[in-house]
Formats: sequence, structure tokens, C-alpha cells
Amino acid sequence: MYNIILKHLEEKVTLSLEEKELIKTFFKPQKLKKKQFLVIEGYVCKYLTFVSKGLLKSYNVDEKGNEHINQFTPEGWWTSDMNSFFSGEISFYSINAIEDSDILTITVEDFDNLTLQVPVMDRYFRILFQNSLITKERRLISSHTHNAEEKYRHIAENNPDLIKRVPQNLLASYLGLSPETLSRLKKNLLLE
Amino acid sequence: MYNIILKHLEEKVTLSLEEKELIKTFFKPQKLKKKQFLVIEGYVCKYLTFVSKGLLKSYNVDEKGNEHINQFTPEGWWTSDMNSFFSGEISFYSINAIEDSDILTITVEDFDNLTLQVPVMDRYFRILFQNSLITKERRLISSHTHNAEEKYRHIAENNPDLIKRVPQNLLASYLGLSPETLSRLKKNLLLE
DNA sequence: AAATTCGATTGATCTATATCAAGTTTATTC
DNA sequence: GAATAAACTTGATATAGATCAATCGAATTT
Repeated sequence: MYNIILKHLEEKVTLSLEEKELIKTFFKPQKLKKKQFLVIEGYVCKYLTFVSKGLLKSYNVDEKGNEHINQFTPEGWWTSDMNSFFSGEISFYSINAIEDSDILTITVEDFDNLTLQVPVMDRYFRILFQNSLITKERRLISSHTHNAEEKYRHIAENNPDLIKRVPQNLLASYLGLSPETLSRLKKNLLLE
Repeated sequence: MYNIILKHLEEKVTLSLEEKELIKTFFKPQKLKKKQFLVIEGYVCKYLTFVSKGLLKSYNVDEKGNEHINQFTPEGWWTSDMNSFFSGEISFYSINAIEDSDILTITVEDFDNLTLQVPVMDRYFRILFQNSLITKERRLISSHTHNAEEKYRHIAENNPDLIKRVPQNLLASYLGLSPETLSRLKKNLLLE
């Protein structure tokens, strides 16, 4: 149950046996069925969540009712509305399951205790957030620099696994494109 | 020289006198004149930089020669090409001074030593990166959800200081707009 | 202070992508 | 396995914002 997360942590920091045992006690295993919600926009996001198995999406809905996907979270990654989680404000995003998923959740209070009792977890999350920041920055630049085709090509090259797993209309939303545009663009790529 | 950065650190973590003295020794004060470069795209970004005074911009240039601004860094904030800094790969961004600036720089080796010798710095950077991540995420969603006018309104409300300080064409680049579009849009806002 | 560079404005035109609509295929659900 | 709902495709049309070009004003440099 906990070996995936521990393996993941140990890729970035070294942990003693005692630390590992302690860490386990902070995380609660849960299951999400496909289409089930982990967080609903407008409510407080109570958990920081590690996905052990499955796939979640984090998204928000604009005034016109369009869904904008912020992040896909497959196994081995973390998800949350970080602002809501850390500040206690209401969540800007909804998070729900694209596939049946196994997750491990931690509350803010426990997160605070965890980092105080196992300080190396601050280092772990420092490195984790640092890497996420690099990725987010790249995506933002890409959204300004690249046209629709370049955005698709980029993700197809860098996340071939993801594009196989995710319905095309959700991928379009993630890339900031309409489903029609993505469909046409893929057709053109095949014809070339 | 170091009081600004220490004050900044102490907003997020508590530091002993000894820790503060130790921290100081890791940072090298430097000055940048307006238009001077801290990092040049294609070279390795050797420093993580805290800005004590002034204003820097981080940007990259696309194939067509257009500049895309990734970040403005006024006093009290950090800048770097994080990927280049931490991985040693060549930099994707250039960073240069919009105003004459006072900065404090640290190398990766020193950064590693700093976090090992003063572990609470991992916590500091965890919190810093965590907050940056929230901001970047919002910007990315905004770039998909909002039109030109909404993007401008948003930054005008949240960073009124910045829009006073930054030339309009650079602001346009930061928002992913052409300078002409931003100019027209501001005119319309005034007429309303 | 003159010269030069840089930034902002305005107009005309173009284009990538969105939107609307209908039809088809593929998955779910009962 | 029939019914229903999602997901994808294709066409026609609309539009936000880019691009090109010219002018004007402001600020920096010599």
C-alpha cells in the first residue's frame, strides 16, 4: 500500500527506517471510482494527495461553462488545490478521477506535523515543487510561444503515455484548445 | 546589505543568530546596471539570485525573434533559470536588468551546502516554491480562460505597482499579447 | 541641444482558432 | 444487447488578436 510512495520519496531524499514508518502513519489510503470527486470547486480542499494508481484531473469551469484542465495526475504524482489546501480558502479547482484510482491523502495539520517531525520532508517537497515549477513555467511559455500544432507535438513527444490514456477532448482542454481544433490538427499531422 | 534578504527569510521561517550569520556567508552581493545581463540564453545559469533593489526580467526569444517575458523580479523576490541552475543544462531564458539593481547570488554548490548546513532553508524554499507554483498555475489558467482585456484587468488589480514600473510593451509580452493589442485595449478601458 | 533610439498609438488587413451545427463512431449503462 | 450517452469528426462561419506599416512622442546618448 505504501511502497509506491516510499519508493517515490526515496528517489529524492534518503530516509531511515523509523522515518519511513512514521511517514506511513500520516497518510490515509482511499479509493476513488472513475468520475468520483476528490475536491469540488467552492469547497475547501482538505487533502494533499498522492496517486498510487489511476489518473485524476484537476480543472476549473469558467463563466461560459467551459472546463479548463489544469493538471493530469497519474500514479506517482501529487495533486491538490495547493492554495486552498495551505490557506484554507475555498478551492478554485475541482479534482476528479478519470480512472478508478488508489490514493493516499494527508490533511494540512498532518502535513505540518509531518514536516516538523520529519524535516527531510521539507527537502523532499522543496525538490518536488521546484521541479513542478520548472514544468509549469515551460507550459506557460509554450502557451504564449507555440501554435496549436506545436503544443500538441510537444506533449506527444514528452508525454506519449498520457495522450494514449486521456480522451482527446480533455487533452484539448489541457492544451487550451477546442476539441475541434485538436481533431483537425491531428488529421493534418497524419496526412503529412 | 543582507538585512532585506534576512527579513524576507524570517517572514517564512525562524532563524537563530548563528544561522543568520552562516546564511550571509553564502550570498555574494553584486550590482547590475540597467540592461546588463545576469544570464544569457544558451549559457548555464550559474546563480540563484535574490533581488534587494531594482527590477529584472526573465525572457526567452522564439524563432521569429519575439521576446516572451516569463517573469518580472522586483526587490524581495528571487530569480534564476531554475532548470539550468539545478541541472547544469544550458539556460532557456535570458535575465537582465530593467532598472539598476542590487542582487545577492548563490551558486548551486553553495545552495546544496546551505541547505545541508541550515536545513530550515529547505523549508524556506519549500514554502517559496509552493507559493510560486500557485501563482504560476493561476497565470496558466488565466492564459487559457481570459481574453486580452481580462488578463490586463487582472494584473492591473493585483500588481498595480508593476504596471506603473514596467514599459507597456514588456507588460504585453508578459501577458502574451502584442503591444498593439494592449495599447488598443487600454484605450477602450478609458473610454468606458 | 541635437541626434538617435525606444515606446506608444492608430489604421488596415490577415489568420489562427473558436464557435455553431450536424452526423458518426465508440463506450457505458440498464 | 438495446438504449443512451460520450467522444470524435467534418463543414461553414465568425472573431479576437496578430501582423504590417506609418506616425508621433518621449527619453537617452553623445
